Amino acid sequence: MNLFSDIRALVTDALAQMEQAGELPAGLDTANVTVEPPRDPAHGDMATNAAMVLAKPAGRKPREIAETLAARLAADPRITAAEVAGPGFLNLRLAPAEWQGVIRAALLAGADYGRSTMGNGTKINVEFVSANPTGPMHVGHTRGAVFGDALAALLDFAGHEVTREYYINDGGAQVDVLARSAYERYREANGLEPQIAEGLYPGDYLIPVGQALKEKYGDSLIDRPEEEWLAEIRVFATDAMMAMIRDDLALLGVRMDVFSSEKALYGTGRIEAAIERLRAAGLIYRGTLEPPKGKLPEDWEAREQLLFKSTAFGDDQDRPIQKSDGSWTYFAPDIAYHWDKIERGFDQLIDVLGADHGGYVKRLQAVVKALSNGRVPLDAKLIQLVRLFRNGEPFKMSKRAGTFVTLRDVVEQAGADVTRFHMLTRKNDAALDFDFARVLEQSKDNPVWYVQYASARVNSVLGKAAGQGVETSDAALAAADLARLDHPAELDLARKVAEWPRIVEISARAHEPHRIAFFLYDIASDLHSLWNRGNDEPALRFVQEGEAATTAAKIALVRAVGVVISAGLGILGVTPAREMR
RNA sequence: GCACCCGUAGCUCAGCUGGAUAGAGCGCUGCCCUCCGAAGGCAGAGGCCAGAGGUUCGAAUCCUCUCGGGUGCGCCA
Repeated sequence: MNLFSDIRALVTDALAQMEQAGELPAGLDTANVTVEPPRDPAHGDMATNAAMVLAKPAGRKPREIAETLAARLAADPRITAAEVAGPGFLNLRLAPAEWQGVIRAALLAGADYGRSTMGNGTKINVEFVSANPTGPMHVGHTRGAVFGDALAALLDFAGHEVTREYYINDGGAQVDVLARSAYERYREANGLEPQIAEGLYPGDYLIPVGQALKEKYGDSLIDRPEEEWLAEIRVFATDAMMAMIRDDLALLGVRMDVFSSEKALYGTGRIEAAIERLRAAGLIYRGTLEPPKGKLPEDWEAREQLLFKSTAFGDDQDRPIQKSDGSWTYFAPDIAYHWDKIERGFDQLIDVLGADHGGYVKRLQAVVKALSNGRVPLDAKLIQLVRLFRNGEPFKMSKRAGTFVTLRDVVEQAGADVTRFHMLTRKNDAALDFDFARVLEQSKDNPVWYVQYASARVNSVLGKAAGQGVETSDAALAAADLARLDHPAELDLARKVAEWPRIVEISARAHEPHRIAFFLYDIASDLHSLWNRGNDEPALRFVQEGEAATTAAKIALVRAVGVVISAGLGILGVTPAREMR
């Protein structure tokens, strides 16, 4: 149930009646009519802009329309007041029974409260992480992983059919580097001195791979030319790296539906076919690019290449799909990969990328548009970097020295729940500070803790009520006499519960899971506030000694808040706390 | 040079497909606090929403330009 859409339907029905009664011209478009909570609660429970939106097409003054609409709405028993205000807003007050009904609905729906059918089952593919299989995941990947996973869960909750997908970049030169690095570790496992040349991966994580290679090959590959071992070790090492990455993802609680391999596209004709398709659309040609503007690289020389005409879609220059030696650029298999996603029938594609890939977005969107004839939108979500701190001191990382912070480091120190929540307390395109000390701090300025505290408090209050003989199952609470919830402060909290389904839809539409985290902080804060008011006003305490029926009603409200917090944390992939330790 | 992202309170940041008097936390000021089981609670001050134009009944939000910060810009992925 979504009270806001219910009331919006009431408004549009009333508008339709006005059309029939000749009070409005027929055929007005009500798509832009909104029913929202007003910023200032003094204005009422909900406000609609209907009169202002329709004033121009109807050729009437907004306040006139609002007056007529107000009269019609006021006749509905759910509406206790309808007042015209400002330039033509219509402020509505709802009967307390409506808010009480929301509490009941939340309790009965449980974990599904707020689930929406907005997505209408349309298929969305969320591609995220897609880290090169050349080493363990680091902090930067972690944020992308959390974001993608939460976004996927959010879209699912909003009624989409979601596929979580990882694109393995196992086709380029960097996996050769990986293979050579692993080979040195293999030599090391055979008692030789590894020669980790400049450009190879020095990390310790390849030592076990070297040992595993020794177990498999003994010393048979020692001192053999690269052609004899490169291909085999490449497969062996990338498999090992992917196993490690899967472990890392599991540690974070991230699950993928599909792993797609870049390498698997080679030799299948898929790349050639995709490019052929673009060529048929007149988007492929041989040509020479202009040299980069501004500072000219010393070694620049004009070369003819196979190019994709991404300028036709607003990119600043056309993009090469073949290197000068005739082999594919990274872009070519990515074209085939996105075509594959289109052919698998997705209605929408989302790519979660590092912010340093911003310059890559337009050409991807161009390709998807061209290959789907404009049917499939591609939204690229750019993830800004994570700045690490410990007690306010910046954390020095050096990839060369091998001291970069891995996903495993972060999760082992902060925990998966804290990591996930904190990573979602910023918009994806804003840089995020992650302070190992502060994310574990137990105080109000740590949102993770504050929300978990609210969740634990709900649990403890329920336990207390149960100790007084109140039946606290959701079904029993839903059957409580909720009319006893009549204090304005309690109804305010019920309003917050009513907003949850709206927040889900807004967040899903915007592809912005951080909004869920902010809302959770908000509703947690409201719950704590109400609790604290109980200190001064005993009538507001959740547990009323010897008043089982009143307690049940109050507990129902508390539990409904708990339902929302659980549902929200569920989307973020965070386990709700049952108690604070 | 060009493209994309960002610019909101002293600091870190929210701000709904454009809505009414722009919000939160920290910090600051004042008051309260041994409280149903909780590491605090309540209130207050603090804003030219970077700047200038434009669209609109209405702009922090959309468009253009300027300034400032970040990222990227053929044969890396």
